[in-house]
Amino acid sequence: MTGFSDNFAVMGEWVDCSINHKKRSKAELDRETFLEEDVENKDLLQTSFQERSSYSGGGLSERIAARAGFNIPNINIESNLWSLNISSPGVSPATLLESPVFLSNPLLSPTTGKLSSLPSDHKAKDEFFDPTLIGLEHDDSQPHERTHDSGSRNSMASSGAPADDGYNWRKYGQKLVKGSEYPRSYYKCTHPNCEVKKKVERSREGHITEIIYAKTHNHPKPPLNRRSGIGSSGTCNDMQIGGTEQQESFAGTNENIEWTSPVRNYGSMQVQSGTQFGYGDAAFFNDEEDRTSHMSVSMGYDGEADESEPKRSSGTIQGGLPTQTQNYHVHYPEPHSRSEGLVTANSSLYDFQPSMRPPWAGFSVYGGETELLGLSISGLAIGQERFSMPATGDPAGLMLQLPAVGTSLTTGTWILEELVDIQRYE
DNA sequence: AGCCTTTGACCAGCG
DNA sequence: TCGCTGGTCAAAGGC
Repeated sequence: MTGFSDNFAVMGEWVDCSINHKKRSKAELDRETFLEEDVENKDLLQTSFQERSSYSGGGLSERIAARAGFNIPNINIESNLWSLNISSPGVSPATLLESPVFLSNPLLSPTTGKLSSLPSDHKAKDEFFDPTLIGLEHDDSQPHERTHDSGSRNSMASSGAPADDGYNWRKYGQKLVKGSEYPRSYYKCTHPNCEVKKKVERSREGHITEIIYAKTHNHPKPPLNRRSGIGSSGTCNDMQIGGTEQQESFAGTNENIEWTSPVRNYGSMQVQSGTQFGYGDAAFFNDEEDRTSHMSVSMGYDGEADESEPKRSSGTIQGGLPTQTQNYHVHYPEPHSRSEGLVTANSSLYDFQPSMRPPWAGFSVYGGETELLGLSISGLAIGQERFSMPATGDPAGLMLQLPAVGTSLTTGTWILEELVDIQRYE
């Protein structure tokens, strides 16, 4: 396996897709050049992101960080199953895209930061697209790609701004909790009568290491015109992908929220997913008691494939020759009185060598009962240059697929992985 | 002026 | 009861 710089090259390409090419700063261009050069020298790589329960707060992260040389973020969600219940009939792609699970973790799905969120300003770009934010911080032996954006990252850290999930938050406290290396910030949703709170732990560098949500929003997300539009409902903003240009739109409903969004789509992308997150009992999500239950989401990275592979046990991505594999786990310490769940999201990315192996990422779902649902997301776009297109540079025909089987569990631990398959066709 | 972060103090739960 | 800990309050200040 090559160093993580490979991954960073990949992720850098991924995440940077939202940046308007014409507006790139010199630093960005320099970085890009470096990344492209870096990619060209890569062997196939395969890394694994191990997902585990994280409620203990960073123990795993620390272990992995110590071993792999970078930090592991954990995302915990308390009583926030709406964030995972993305496959209920009628659920919209926006729900998927807006899920705090995804929004908070650009790596979790190509449909997150890099595809659905398009922060136009540099700060936002770094916040959501900086691999270090989601725990893929380089070790010192891989010094490249680490200096140009440190300022913005640090500025984010200093501001204490929470991960932008589309809602407005007000920080009302900060504490250094025992057992945690980093201070924990407390945020409340600023919407009147909304009791949602979240706790965010950040590293010294400002990387989010843990997010814990409590309760659910009782209101739609605020308008998009915020500094970062990543979480705006059903809005994918403009996407730069190059090549053929199309106009598509998202339209649908997100529960009580109607959403429609014109999407500037270059090329063609399709996302398919059938994912049943959550529990079989629909009433669960309406039950106040359940709302106060606890769920945690953690992301982990395991730099050693020998440990991670057996746990992944994913046949969905066999033959895919993924060069980068990430597992994100969602743990429900106390989802509700009936069960405890463990959700694992797995994504894999092909290397983006100029040889143009089709980039793809994988998520698959495992669990007891399974249910296959269809979810199509059109209008997503991936930046042409982000995939290091071949000389022809033809970006048309990017396809993103999320074939996934869902699980509806009532007992025991369950694991969910979602397969995102991004294929490029010509 | 309004909204935000910061930060020390306060409170409640627990062993 | 006391100390520890996590969570919240609220004043102060910044933008």
